[in-house]
Amino acid sequence: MRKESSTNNINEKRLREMCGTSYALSIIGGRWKPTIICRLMDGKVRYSELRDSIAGVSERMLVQQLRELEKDGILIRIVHPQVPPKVEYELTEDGLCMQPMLTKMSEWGNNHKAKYQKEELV
Amino acid sequence: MRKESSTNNINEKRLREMCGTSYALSIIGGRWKPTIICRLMDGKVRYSELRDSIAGVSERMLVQQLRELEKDGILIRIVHPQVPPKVEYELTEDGLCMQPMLTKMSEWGNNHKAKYQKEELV
DNA sequence: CTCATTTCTTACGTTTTAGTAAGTACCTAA
DNA sequence: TTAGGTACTTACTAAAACGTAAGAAATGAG
Repeated sequence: MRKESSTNNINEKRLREMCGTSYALSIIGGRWKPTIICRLMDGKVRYSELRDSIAGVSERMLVQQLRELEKDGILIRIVHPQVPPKVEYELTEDGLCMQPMLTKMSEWGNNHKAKYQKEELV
Repeated sequence: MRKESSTNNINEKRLREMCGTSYALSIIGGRWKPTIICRLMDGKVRYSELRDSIAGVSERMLVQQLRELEKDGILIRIVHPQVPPKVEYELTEDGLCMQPMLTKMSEWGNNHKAKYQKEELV
């Protein structure tokens, strides 16, 4: 339950509004979100494919992160009314155009990680 | 206190190691970190200047985030042995070269935010 | 009727992050 | 001797994020 008036909440909101970087972080910050978005970069994917291709994620977490990404306009949920059910997820335009940002993050991350691991050997 | 063996921890570590994006997120993900890094982009800044230029941050939070960024090799702490004390913080090379990543994040964030706010008016 | 399949939902507990409020150590200047 | 400035610490609490385990609806196949 979220207390609207907590400083925690006020600080988060203020930063989200003032700072594009904080805003972006608040959207991709969930543990499984970058992975989900990457999986969807090439097109629609079914729920079960997503679940099976992301090692270590529980269904609860997967669903939760998908719902949040949907609410934030990053992806859409496509339900095919059939039995057994079939649900697909697809990135929106806003989700797709995260690509350059995610690439930069990945580049920086991999560089820094490699460098750190090398320094540890010295 | 961090439990080494929790699944939570295992999942975080695995993602950090496998995925550059998750690794980057784990470093800039603290609430005040992007702001701190931005403030330092133009050069050394004193502790008190940092504190006064970041609205809403408590000293505890500021110190904590600075320590983490230091530990992760993003900035260094420069102590001038004088009274009253003077401490400056400065980005390392790895901190400085976050610039393009932060720019992309900020761009995406601001675009998406603007779009969302427009959609709400429709 | 019972089973299988898919896509979740619910109840609950643990771990991590963020925040408040107060205190500390140092030396100087008055 | 007392007040003041800088850069923190410490103890405590609240809230959010993450995770496990089990269940549930819908319906066709056997």
